[in-house]
Amino acid sequence: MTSAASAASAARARPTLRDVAQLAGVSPKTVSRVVNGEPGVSPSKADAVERAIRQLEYRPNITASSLRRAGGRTAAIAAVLEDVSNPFSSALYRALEDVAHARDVMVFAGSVEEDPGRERALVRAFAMRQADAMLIVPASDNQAYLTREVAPGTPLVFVDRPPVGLHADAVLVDNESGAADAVRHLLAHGHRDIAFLGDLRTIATARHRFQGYKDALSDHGIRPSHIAHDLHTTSAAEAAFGRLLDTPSPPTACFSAQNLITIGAIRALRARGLQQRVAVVGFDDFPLADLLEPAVTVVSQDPYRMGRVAADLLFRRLDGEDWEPTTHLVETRLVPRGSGELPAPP
Amino acid sequence: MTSAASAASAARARPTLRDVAQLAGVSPKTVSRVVNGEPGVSPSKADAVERAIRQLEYRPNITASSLRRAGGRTAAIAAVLEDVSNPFSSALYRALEDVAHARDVMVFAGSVEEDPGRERALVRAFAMRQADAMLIVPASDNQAYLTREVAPGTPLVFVDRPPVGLHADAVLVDNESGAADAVRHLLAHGHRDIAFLGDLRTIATARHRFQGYKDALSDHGIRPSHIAHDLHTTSAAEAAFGRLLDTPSPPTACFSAQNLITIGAIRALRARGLQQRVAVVGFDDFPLADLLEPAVTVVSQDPYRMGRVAADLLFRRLDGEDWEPTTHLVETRLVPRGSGELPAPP
DNA sequence: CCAGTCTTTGACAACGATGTCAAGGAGTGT
DNA sequence: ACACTCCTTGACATCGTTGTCAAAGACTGG
Repeated sequence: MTSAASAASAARARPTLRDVAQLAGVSPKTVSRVVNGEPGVSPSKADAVERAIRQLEYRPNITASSLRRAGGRTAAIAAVLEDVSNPFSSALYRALEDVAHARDVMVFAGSVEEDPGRERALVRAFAMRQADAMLIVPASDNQAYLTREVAPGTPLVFVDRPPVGLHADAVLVDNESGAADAVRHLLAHGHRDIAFLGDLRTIATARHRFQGYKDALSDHGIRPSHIAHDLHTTSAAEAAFGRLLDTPSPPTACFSAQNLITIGAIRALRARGLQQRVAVVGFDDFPLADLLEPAVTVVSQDPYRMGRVAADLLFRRLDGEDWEPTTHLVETRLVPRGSGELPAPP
Repeated sequence: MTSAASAASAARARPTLRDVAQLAGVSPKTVSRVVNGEPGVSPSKADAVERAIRQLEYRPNITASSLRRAGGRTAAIAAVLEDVSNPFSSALYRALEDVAHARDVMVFAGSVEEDPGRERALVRAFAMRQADAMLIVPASDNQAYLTREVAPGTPLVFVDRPPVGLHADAVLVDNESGAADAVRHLLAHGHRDIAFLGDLRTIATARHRFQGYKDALSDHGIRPSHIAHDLHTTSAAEAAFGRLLDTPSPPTACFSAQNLITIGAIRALRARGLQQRVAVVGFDDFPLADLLEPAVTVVSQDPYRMGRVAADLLFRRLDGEDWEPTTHLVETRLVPRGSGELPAPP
């Protein structure tokens, strides 16, 4: 049983490359060559170096080597996410990690929570730590500041929301058409009074989904009503939809524009025993949506896939490929499960 | 519209502290003093330096400064988690991030997925990047190797599972008593044939929960039956529990020892229309457990709270406090919601 | 007006590693 | 035996920053 956790324990520092060199009786540069697998080291010296490395349990200091190394790559990239503990963000993260891991690159992550100041603070913190690339789910309304914060040439990719004031790769879904699909689905089941429950209007996707909702309705000559914006938590959505349901002429269906909001809407229906009478289609899938009763119809986006695509873009740029910044659209898919197929009352 | 995304764009490097010094007409050391808020700089020079910093958009390179700085703190800590995209892990992560953020410390994270080799690889990668501290959810059966990998004095805290071969802080729950609570709850509702669905037996918590299950049964003179071990995915759990249900004398209740397994068990019941007849208590809560029908009774552990406690331990050690490594137990709580209160058939 | 103190400042080396380059030895062809 | 090349090897400077220390100037008190 060894004790390594105590901060006061033997402060003997880790061995450095110089220590290895001394023990092996070679120059530091030769050790460096062995560590990095560079050619031109005689087998005998290489062997001595490797023995010394094992004996001293030497581990190279990557931050030091990246200081000197050409390009200064740190083999670490950063993810600026909405909220690490939200399933959408964590699937993104996981996809990024999977791609990064295959290349021995580590990932920093941080949660912005729709706070523009925090977005900038995180970007700055990651830039000061020399992240080689960044995946960003932006919360602020303009990302021009990135030019100042990150080193020129740092690959950037925006996910879920397009960059503003900056020309960069983006991986998005077509929120307008996805939302319109959802609303058309409800229209096809006879609904005319379709409520909209939306996230903060500072978020581009929330605005686009609202636009899709309005477009689908106006194509059928229907004027939108029953609208609640700026809901950002399950409980806010539950309260807001509850108020709409409690009016004299409540909606017969609801399009909710984000997964937490959908859950809030369902809670409001449950509290009133209306879950089998008022139809719901949500934007963005969530775990267990298929186990609720009725199972929840959603427009599903695939965050893991978005993360893969974004990660590929980052690493291709890191590999030196270059191209005009491009926006990649990932398909949405309407998944009928029950709640969206409830018919409108006659 | 500025273009910053192209890897081939103006490779003009970021300004360094020397550039600032030159522009401000002072020595590098003076710039360093201003940047770090050290005293003993005349207002006039400080002002010149600050102007130069703004003009050049200078950003300090933290990795370089931590190289020189005493103790070599990098203001980055690492989390070795089971799976970043699993709600338990991401709540842990979020708690760690919240505490770290308040101190301008960044967080690296990686997923182990019960692969001992990956655990070691991640630890090594984080150590080579000079993480100041590590939070670890171990997957391997022995962590003595950490002594070799991490710098002496690096604070370590283990979460969810105790360290083996190493004396270090740990934040755990009492899995045996939590599991026994769950089983006693089922016994109290008249059940005698209570199935056990468990995770990989390589995982300490899975073994402890099984022990709690056995103990509670044997206290009532009941011999355990209907046991399925080594289920690690929802689908494995669904299949295994399905097989138990399809026997001539199926269990009347089920204790499932992990959240994904619980979901698998519920799917198996749903597929057979038994969800209102066979009782279920799961270990570990999960989102929407209260919205299923019947709502799912669970033994809840609070991963966010576990993460807070663990993070506090790490930062207190980083602040120089010292104490004998301790194990902290976080309470579990039985949350009756319906599925665990279904009575046994006569 | 002088010794003594305090404040401000920069020169220099160092953190841990690698890029550059030249020196020295072994091997080649004639 | 000679000029030539190739291969190993290490000295040195350097990446961007900060710790150490000493010098120079500005003050203080007597």
